[in-house]
Amino acid sequence: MTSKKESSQKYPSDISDEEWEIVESIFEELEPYTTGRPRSSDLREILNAIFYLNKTGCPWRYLPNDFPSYKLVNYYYNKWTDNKLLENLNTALREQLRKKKDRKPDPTGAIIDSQSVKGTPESRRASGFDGGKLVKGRKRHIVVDTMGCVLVVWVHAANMFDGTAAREVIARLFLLIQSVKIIWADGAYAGAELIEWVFKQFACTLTIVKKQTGRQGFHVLPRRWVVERTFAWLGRSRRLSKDYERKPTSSESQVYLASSRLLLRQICNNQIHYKLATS
DNA sequence: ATTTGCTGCAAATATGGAGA
DNA sequence: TCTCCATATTTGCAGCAAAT
Repeated sequence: MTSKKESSQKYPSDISDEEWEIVESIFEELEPYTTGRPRSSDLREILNAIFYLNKTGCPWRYLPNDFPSYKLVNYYYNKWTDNKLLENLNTALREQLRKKKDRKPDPTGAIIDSQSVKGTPESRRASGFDGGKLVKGRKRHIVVDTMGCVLVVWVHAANMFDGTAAREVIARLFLLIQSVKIIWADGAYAGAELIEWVFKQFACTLTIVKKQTGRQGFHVLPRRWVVERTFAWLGRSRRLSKDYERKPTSSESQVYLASSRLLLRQICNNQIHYKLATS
């Protein structure tokens, strides 16, 4: 809806000029000066291509011809996955948005949740030696702040024991941010052991938000609702509706990408519906 | 000499369709 | 629905380019 000057946007998934300015400065910070051969391709184009893929869910090979070669785009995608650039981009954007909303860059409250994602239909076909044993689909954990911004993503094979998974996610959260004092979670994370572990390890309270059968509606589970909304937003990126990625880290990148896109929209005020719900 | 960017090749793996 | 097979896609890697 931005009646921005000129359509520098060929596809709806392309980033606007305003958004690009923000991303560009973050990139300069995250990937500073290097020796070696200088880049000859256009960063913005590459990013647009990656966002296109993230949104539409098309295979790499099917990237439209007016983007740089899919090979090149894929090269950067893998690189940025390996060096955590996409993750850091998401973090930087989240800090910016929170500042804009007059909050501290790092939150003190967080909400955790998970979601199962289908792998391939022929999941039974034990596809051999990949160490990650990616059979039977994957599980996505996300931790968000009270505004619904994604803090941490973790993807792993779905057959992992839940308690173990929870520890790993929370450990990751504190690796990134130390400011969190309270985490809300659903029944899947219940268990005195875990709660105690979190408190001892990180001086943080893990609160289980229980479903109350008597009451319904959004009053009941206010914190949970925030994370559900984030999942719903993320689900609009088709690349996330199934797990196409071969490696879990690649899968995480796709989530960070979708999340970064949302954060950008909000930072640039491009009409985000803050209060849905009430109806 | 060393670092990073980019491309082409081919092995590894996924997808889709036929046939039972 | 399941298995098998042919074809398509992804990815790791080698190798050359362009910079300090």
